[in-house]
Amino acid sequence: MERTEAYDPQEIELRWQERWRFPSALDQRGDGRCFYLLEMFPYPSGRIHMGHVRNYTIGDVLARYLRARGHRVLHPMGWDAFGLPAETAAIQRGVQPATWTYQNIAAMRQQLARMGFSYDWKREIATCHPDYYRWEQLFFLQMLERGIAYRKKAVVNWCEQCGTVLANEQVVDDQCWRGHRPVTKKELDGWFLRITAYADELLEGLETLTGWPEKVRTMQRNWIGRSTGAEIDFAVAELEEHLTIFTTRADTLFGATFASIAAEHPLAQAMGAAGGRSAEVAEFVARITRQEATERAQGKEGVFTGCHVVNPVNGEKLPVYVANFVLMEYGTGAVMAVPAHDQRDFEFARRYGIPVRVVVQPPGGALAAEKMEAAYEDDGVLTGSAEFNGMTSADAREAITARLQEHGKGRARVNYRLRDWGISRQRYWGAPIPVVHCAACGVVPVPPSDLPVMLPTDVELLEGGRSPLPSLQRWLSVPCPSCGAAARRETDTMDTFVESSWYFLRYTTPRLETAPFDRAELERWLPVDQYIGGVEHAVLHLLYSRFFTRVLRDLGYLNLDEPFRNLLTQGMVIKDGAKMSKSKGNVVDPDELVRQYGADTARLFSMFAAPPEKDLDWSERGVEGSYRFLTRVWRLALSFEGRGFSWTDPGPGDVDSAAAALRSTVHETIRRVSRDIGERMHFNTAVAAIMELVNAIYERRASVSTDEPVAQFATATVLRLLSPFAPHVTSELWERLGAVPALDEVPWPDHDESALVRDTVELALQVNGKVRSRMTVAANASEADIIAQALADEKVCADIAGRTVRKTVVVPGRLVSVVVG
RNA sequence: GCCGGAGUGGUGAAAUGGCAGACACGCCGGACUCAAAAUCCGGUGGAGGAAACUCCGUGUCGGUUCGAGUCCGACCUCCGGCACCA
Repeated sequence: MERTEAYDPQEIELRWQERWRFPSALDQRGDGRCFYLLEMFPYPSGRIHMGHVRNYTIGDVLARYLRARGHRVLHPMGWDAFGLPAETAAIQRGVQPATWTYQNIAAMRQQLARMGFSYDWKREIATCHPDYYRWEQLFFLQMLERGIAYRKKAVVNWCEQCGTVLANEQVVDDQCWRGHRPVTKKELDGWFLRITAYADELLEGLETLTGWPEKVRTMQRNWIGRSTGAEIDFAVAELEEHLTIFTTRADTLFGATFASIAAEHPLAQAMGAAGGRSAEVAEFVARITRQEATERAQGKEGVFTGCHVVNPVNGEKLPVYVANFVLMEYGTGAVMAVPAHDQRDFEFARRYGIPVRVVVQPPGGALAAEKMEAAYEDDGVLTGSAEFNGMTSADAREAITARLQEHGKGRARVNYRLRDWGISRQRYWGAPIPVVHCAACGVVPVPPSDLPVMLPTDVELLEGGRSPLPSLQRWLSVPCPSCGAAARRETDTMDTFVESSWYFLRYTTPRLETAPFDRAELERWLPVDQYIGGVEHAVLHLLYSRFFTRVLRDLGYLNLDEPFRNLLTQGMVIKDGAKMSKSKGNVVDPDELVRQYGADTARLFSMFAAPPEKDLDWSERGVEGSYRFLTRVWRLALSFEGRGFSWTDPGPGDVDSAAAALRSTVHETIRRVSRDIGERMHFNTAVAAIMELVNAIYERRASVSTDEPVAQFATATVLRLLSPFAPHVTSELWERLGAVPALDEVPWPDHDESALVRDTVELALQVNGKVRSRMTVAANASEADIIAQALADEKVCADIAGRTVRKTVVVPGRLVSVVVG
């Protein structure tokens, strides 16, 4: 092959990035369908990592493909810009968090541009900008008005390292989600969003999200944790009080032999006092509340309060224990204990010598309390339960609950694991919560006309990471909006997950100053047609966003239940068997990768090495392979340079059969690549198909000159199909070959169905399910002809000799199956 | 324990119920070269055979089917989520 200029990605890519002007969605002409394509926006840490490269390449391949298909594509990018690292960095480097953040944004914007990602930068947003968070403050005020936002004193998760409260969703394995530092419990005043009011809706909505991975739906289902049962009131014998318990097993009510309450239960001390066991109860409560959750799980422990409660169905008096395994956070913090049918109660009863009473018999079984070694927890048939005897557990649950309801002693009830979302953060770098504390008026909302409550940006950061806001007098002191007296601003800021709960809506009108959204624009673009991001947000961002969408719907902003129609959760980038991370020292720097191989290679490798939802195993050799492939394309295309190149399909025409076969392969490749990108999102096989086409052209080229129209058409099609993956090198080659218009203005190719039709097909011949031979038949041969020819096949004949043909199956274009007996 | 997902060559991985392993990496061989690199061509699941070819093969055991990596049942292993949740 003649010498050609070497492939130099640096020079080419910078030149094309300079030339490209990506169309803003609204500038795009045509009446193509509106498509909202979104990748989860990054935290501006200062540098992109391989996870970003992978995530945003998936998005960009789709964006470029969809635009070539004639869609109007909204493909925005922005910055999840509030958060703790900015404060930490600011303290360490003596720079304002705002300065640090905006510098990082500039650096990362540069890096993304260097990858050739085609974002609509006119719509860029940064959540730390007052023009963004002012609307969030407005939403907060409207939620406050509706009781969705509220303030309460509660036991919360406290991360000492971060110096702030965390939401339940942000605690993973008793550790902080960010730094994996231990989380402790602390009682604190703070602001909450009533996500529990939407629990049922959020749960039911999951059923409609058929475009989401089952895994994410399951995680959210588990997180919401709905369970149906009954609340039952037990009168306390020694006090004028009721103890209300929650149970999912009302059918076992006759089997209750004691009751347990949490150490933090409000009646614990009173019962101890009334039962004459104050000292014992106090001692136990003090000891238990000091223990960590993991320590508590060691064994069932408790202390008798001296008090009893009365079983509403049979009047029995049951001793009440304070027990270490009862959680105040779930249900009512009190449970009825049925040792025969609950393993925890069983262990507790054995330890403290409490009777075990069987009230549910398994099918055909005859449990005897004294012989049991574990609780029988499954459903069965009731026994020892008065008039409910003989009922199934399921029927009995309803019947007993109904009976209790009649007598005002209980009611059907649904419980959730989901807790309200604590959004107060005792930190500086976040959106201020727009309320004022007044000695006379209490908590007073800031009037909407006074928004935004600006976060001061020239602050003195305090060692140890404490927020400077509580001591910043010039900001702190304000007149009460209600009475005008001296008052003080709220110094808590909002959880950063509040910003990310609605940013996808703001992209539709990012610069609108009179309102957060324009309804027509929201309706044009929402819901997001395709959302792409990491699975680590399955119960954080993705749950909060669903909640926020419904709240904003109820506030009248939009008419939408679910924000994200289709969700793709891409896998992690792995190297040496572990997720890439600084602490493991196995990171690959995208800048370095781009410097060495170019952005096109980085993009191609991250799409080719694995299907998007799977983890991607980093391989230096694999990167080299992708680079080699682009070089191969480079040489192939340039061999056509300066010869009057034509990119159009020459049609069936007067060509030899090998040329017809190549043309057929081209159309087959168009079909496969289009389906893989547009429907299946199997980018790795799309790339593989293009590679096969390149191999086929090389084979053809070995014998035929570059003047051949089919070879030109095939090569041009490679460039078109490859352009979403490697836009720079394909654009460059396209231009060098003199093809017009420019590659990003050429529509996506359609395949010609008739070109896929071949004259003859090869069929496999099976005898009793095993492939014995193969044969070639005319593509339009009749089934009878095919069978006749198959039975005449030499090997088939040998195989079926002396046996009877019982059945033949013909699968057109595939095989013939002969069954003999 | 409950709920999801996944188990295929030396490796990353392909396969609307229809010829398992496409494509790529690696390795082996050849061409080119004084030589090397690059490039191009060929081979590459395992076992047997000089060869044509034969047998085996998608975690295990069963089932459905002319035909199963794919569907059904049971189990094993790994990954992820939830978990003294009453």
